[in-house]
Amino acid sequence: MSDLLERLRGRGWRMTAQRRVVAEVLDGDHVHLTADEVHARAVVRLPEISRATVYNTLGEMVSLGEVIEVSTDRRAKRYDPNAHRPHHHLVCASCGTIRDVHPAGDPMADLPSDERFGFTVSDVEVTYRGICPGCAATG
Amino acid sequence: MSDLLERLRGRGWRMTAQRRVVAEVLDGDHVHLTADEVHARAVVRLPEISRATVYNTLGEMVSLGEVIEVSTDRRAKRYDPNAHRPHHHLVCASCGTIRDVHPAGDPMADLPSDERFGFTVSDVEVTYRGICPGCAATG
DNA sequence: TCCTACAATGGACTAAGTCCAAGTCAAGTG
DNA sequence: CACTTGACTTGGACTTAGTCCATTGTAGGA
Ligand SMILES: [Mn+2]
Ligand SMILES: [Mn+2]
Ligand SMILES: [Zn+2]
Ligand SMILES: [Zn+2]
Repeated sequence: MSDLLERLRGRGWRMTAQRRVVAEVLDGDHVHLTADEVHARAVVRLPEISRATVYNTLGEMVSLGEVIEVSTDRRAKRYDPNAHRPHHHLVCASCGTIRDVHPAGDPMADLPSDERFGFTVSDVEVTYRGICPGCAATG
Repeated sequence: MSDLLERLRGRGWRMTAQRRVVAEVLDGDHVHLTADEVHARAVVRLPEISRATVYNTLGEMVSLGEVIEVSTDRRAKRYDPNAHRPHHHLVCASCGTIRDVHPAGDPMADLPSDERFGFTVSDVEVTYRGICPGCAATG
């Protein structure tokens, strides 16, 4: 059922009720949840799960490369189970909605070597900002 | 002397010792300082300037479009007086050094309209990450 | 079934920033 | 120059998001 859970199991993770619930919440239909949103949903299934455990578990998933941390604003980090299909993000400046986007072209290739200052560049992150249709409609 | 200060004066800002010092510090040879770094440098010239005033002043400069906030990590925001030459940033994942970069091409044009989900996209922010020559040398 | 290393817990702690009521002062007016 | 006043400054309390840690619990192997 849960792809994410399967991948984690396959890596020899010790399986606990807490970890299972966090993986299931994260791999549900909502994406880009904050740690506290994950916690709130997890508590429904497992009432006494702690905030610390949610943070620990999310952190481990990130270290394993199974989940990505997204920081589009300076509020809470968001956790993205879509770690195996590279993408960028489009954010509504008004309501904070985040959509996955797949721009054409490779921004890495757009950085000429005389603009790299000797760095070994390994990653590029692109954030588009604008106003979503909902927010545009309601002024 | 200070370009930034001139621009602010030209906008009818009430000029105080605190604002002058913050503008001068920010427009000095260092770029991408945090609010606390600005405060530390400001205190040298004006010992009793408060942290609150530094935050207020930086925030106003940002509202006026004379300074840009840069958030390349989840630590403190950095303040960039280079607001009139659009650019992106290259960050060392090891030591945090930030360099201004000017990639070729327009990443905005790389986002096809069927990937815009009805958003009015107004801005794009690109962050390159890698290892700087200094960090590469020292392991 | 028992053991133990790994995991969970809750509460204290931190970093970065915001908010506020009270005091101060820049700059316009006469 | 002296006066006035709304804008600016201040220190400290508060907030948010997250980390740390000593203690307690438990998954999974022997
Ligand atoms: Mn995503
Ligand atoms: Mn810059
Ligand atoms: Zn919106
Ligand atoms: Zn470095």
